[in-house]
Amino acid sequence: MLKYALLGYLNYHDSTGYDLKHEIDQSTGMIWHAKQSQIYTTLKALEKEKLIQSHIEPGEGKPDRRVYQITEEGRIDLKRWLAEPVTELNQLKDSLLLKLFFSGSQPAADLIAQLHLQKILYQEQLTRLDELEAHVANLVQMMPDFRRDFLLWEAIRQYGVSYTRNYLNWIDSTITRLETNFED
Amino acid sequence: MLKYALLGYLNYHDSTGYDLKHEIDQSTGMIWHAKQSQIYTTLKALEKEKLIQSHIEPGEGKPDRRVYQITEEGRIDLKRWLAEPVTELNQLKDSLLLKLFFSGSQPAADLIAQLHLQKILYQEQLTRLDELEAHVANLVQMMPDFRRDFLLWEAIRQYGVSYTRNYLNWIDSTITRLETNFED
DNA sequence: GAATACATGTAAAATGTTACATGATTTT
DNA sequence: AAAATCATGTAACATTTTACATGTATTC
Repeated sequence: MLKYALLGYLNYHDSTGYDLKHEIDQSTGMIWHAKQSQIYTTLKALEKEKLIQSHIEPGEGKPDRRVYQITEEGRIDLKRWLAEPVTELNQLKDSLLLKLFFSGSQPAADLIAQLHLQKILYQEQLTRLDELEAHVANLVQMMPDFRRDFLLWEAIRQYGVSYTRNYLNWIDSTITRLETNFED
Repeated sequence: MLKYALLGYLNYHDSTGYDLKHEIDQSTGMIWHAKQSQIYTTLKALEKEKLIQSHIEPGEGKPDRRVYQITEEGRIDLKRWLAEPVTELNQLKDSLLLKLFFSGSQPAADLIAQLHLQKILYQEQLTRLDELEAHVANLVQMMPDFRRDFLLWEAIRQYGVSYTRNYLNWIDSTITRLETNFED
């Protein structure tokens, strides 16, 4: 799957493993993330499959950069994947919720503290997503040819916002429930 | 992480790999899932770590069952994990949204069809979660000692409901947006 | 002077998926 | 007669994470 995320980005423009990491962190990071090391190894695998090709750009003073470019086979493979419908539900994995599920014997105060900590993290995430809005809106102005792409990017960003708000609401209502029903 | 899910269940009662799979599918499946084969191999690893132990129960007519039991070390390790706060945001992975992100060149009709298909899947999920409510409520009546546990299970179930509703709302509003803004 | 950004990668370990194998009993 | 349930597992493969290794330039 990371494979297709990388092909997707390289379909827009050539890039390096380093830059792709930043691009992912700032846009699809919310819905698909990867570590730097995995990006490097996946790019290497993609090149072996001839879906992308690379060349070295010497860095002046800075390290050399390996710049990847999508090939015709790569574009075909990406389009094939895009046309293929997703026929299954996405499966969540959420370790906070898993831990809470088994936390019936933990002190109520600890659980509430845990939820307060997570609340801060989700609030920060919401702020980051809000900041992204202006950025996406700006791109639409600059590149009208990509109107459809921006529309989808904005839809995904809004998914992130609603997901995060939902999480925050759930945290609040759970804190309240614990405070009122979890006494000893 | 699956490790702790299994320890968590075995902390309530002894079980087999087969039964644990069903239990997971029906309760934490929404927030943490695993394939049968992974459950078997993880149980084996857990036994090697002495966190659980097993014995064979001969099946009459049916296959033998390997029944696992949590050990004292297992309980200690589980409690240690439960007490440890989660200090990071959960990272989503959603292949539908990833595909949509790169779908600017796909026909609008295909994207709308894709969203309609997913809508059905999420509606079914919502139905399953609704059916679960009665089951959890029933358990509370039967086992008042587990009041705290049930409160948390119900909170997690409600998270599932709100997550699913949010997804459905997002699908609806995205279909509308595509219909009104994605014409050629 | 320390931390961050720039930039690449490898190796090992952990985690997860897919495919295979077996075989009786029960349900459709 | 075919499919599902019961029940266990292994092997191969794919994906992901963690840790290691290197070194310059810029910013705090």
